[in-house]
Amino acid sequence: MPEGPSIVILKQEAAAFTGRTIAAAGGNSKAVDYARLVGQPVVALRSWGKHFLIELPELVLKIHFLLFGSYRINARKDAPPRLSLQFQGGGEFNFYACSVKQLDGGPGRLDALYDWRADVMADQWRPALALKKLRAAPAMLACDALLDQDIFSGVGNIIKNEVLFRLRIHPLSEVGALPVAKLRALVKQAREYSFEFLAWKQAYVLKQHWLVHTKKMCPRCKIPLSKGYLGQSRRRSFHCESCQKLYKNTPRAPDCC
DNA sequence: GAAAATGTTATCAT
DNA sequence: TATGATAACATTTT
Repeated sequence: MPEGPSIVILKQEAAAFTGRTIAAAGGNSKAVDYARLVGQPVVALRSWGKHFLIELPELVLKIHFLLFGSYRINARKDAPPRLSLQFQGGGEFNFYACSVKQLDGGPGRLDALYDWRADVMADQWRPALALKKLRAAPAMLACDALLDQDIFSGVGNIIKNEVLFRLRIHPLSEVGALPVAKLRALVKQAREYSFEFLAWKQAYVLKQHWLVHTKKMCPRCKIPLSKGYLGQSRRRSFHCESCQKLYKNTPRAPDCC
């Protein structure tokens, strides 16, 4: 369910509930004070990367779907919801197998907690800031950099694999070894691909646009793709050893003479 | 039915 | 104490 664009879709699907008042709340999350939610109106529905945020006057419910989470709006699954919100006048949100946290504090709390400029889906996205963070971590591998939520909030493993293939960057490339133009392209493409992901997912044609993710053969040169669990993140990487260039700095002896 | 997967956080060890 | 590696969690699809 996750990756930033999917959360944007959730936000759109839920948008009509802004201003509605919670009539009842329940679920098997132990992090929520359910009684406290009743009677509170939804001030705003927001997102930061993979986080879905339900802003109430006195607190914010933060939902993260991790790997297996799911939701239904005005519908239910045959499973116990982690969090269920019923609204006055009808309608409900149901969240399953996700992480739910209750952030205490009124309006303004979120701005103190989140840097919206790091969210690739946000209007406030600042590519220059991402670039600065990348330059500050030259030893980081490209595959890890894209998954770093502090740099590219919302980017997930699918977007990572597709972006690296498009730019013909090998996942094990060092950020500090990428030419400046490549680095800029990486930042640009992280956002651009995320928006294409969004459009394709909305049209139910996301998977057919995957070029390498879960694929066996390079669509460009037709040799078999490599699959590996790379980087610090040890996440599945699909890449072409021939088409994707490995950028590496020549190893330098540690400080001496 | 086993295994793996769009992810993060808690816990353990050093 | 701080850092880093490993474990844990949870559900659906292959």
